Amino acid sequence: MHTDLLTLYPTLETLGPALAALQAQAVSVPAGTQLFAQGAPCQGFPLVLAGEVQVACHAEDGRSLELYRVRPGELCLVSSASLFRGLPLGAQGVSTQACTLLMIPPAQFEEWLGVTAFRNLVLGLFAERMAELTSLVDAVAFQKLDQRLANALLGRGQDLHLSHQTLADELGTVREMVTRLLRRFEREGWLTLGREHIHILNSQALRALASGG
Amino acid sequence: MHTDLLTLYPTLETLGPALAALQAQAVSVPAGTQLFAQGAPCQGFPLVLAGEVQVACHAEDGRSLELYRVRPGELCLVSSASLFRGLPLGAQGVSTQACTLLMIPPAQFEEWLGVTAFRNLVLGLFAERMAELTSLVDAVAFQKLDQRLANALLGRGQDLHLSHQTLADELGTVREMVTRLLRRFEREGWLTLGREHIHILNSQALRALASGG
DNA sequence: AAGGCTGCGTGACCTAAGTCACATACTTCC
DNA sequence: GGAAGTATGTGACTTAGGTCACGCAGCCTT
Repeated sequence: MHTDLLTLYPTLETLGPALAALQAQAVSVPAGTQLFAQGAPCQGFPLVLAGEVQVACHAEDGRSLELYRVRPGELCLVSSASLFRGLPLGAQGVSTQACTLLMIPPAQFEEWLGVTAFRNLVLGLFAERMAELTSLVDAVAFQKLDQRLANALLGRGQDLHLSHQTLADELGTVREMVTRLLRRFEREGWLTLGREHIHILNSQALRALASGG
Repeated sequence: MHTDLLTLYPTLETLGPALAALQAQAVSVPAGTQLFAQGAPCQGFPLVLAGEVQVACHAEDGRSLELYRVRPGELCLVSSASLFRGLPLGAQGVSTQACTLLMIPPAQFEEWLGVTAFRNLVLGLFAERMAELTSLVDAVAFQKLDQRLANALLGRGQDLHLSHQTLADELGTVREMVTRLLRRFEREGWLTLGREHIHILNSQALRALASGG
């Protein structure tokens, strides 16, 4: 799938021919590709045209925790943080699906920031990520695991195709905890379980638990 | 103390007379003033000229956790997140010292973003906050409390004047835990304790513990 | 069909952290 | 100086979450 950035953001046509030139250089990667690593500095501002990138941080003991996902039309901003201040970045990025990416060189990025539409896009993304990270901090610090798991199950439709380990990695916990809690949810009649498959029966109950019930 | 923004950032003189006009409206507040509350939308982009603002989020059970501090020359960006996307903000801000603040109206802010120097200041701050929040998430999720406490004690000089409760609020824990851990550090000979006073003897040991020893 | 891989289920156990209920101190304010 | 308020110290207990060590079921390959 080759999505055009202008289809996503028509206002960006003000960026002129440099955009078209850059789009010709879009890169496609398969699912599961590591796009940037923890601690490594990065070369440009990656913009996702299609697919999805998961940004996560990793502990020494093998556990990992998802920080957020980058969807089409969004920039990966952890990398930006690294570029703006020269800091090594504290997270890694992996494609969860086949992706088409545009790597914007720093100089080009600087220039485009002069354009109102692009600037608003970038600042809006920063703002959104700040809000997401803030609520993630809150969740990790103060919410119990069952609440966070319930939350993670919501908003993805009735049928989820993923393993318990994948959920554990999103939540920063271990597989056994996810298994136990899911079994509890199943006994409550909120969902049914199968190999790499969760079918949600009562999203209302999950929602209630997620928001502090 | 009335600090001039241009003293902090000389490059901002390109902002022109509007800046001077705005500086005349700087507000001073004493320590302990709540500047914005959790859930409330905010009116402008607060810029700190002098003093320090603590941004923290709060749980229902009374615990709180510091997200970051805003120092002179910095903008409070949680509020920006709220303004850019109209989201209710998930944190509250309190002055830890007497502060001088400039409240930049959204329209003015938009306009100034056209100026390279101001834009770079804002984006740099966003980037830094993202990095800070990322490492906070990592710490809360994967580090033990003694490591985080050790970390919190460092970089503030040899003598700290604060209560155990204050530290607990920074770390998102309860007073008793801080007391116990500090006593342990004292028994190890790393510091000495007094009422609202901690004297650090062996910052090397604390540093070692903080970074995973 | 046999063997192996991957994902799931579970019980026993361990540990960090939080809760409760105090006892003590030091400070401040009359 | 005495009372009241705030800060600290501590032990006993509870709990959430993580660790270990399995067993077991599909599924996939040869």
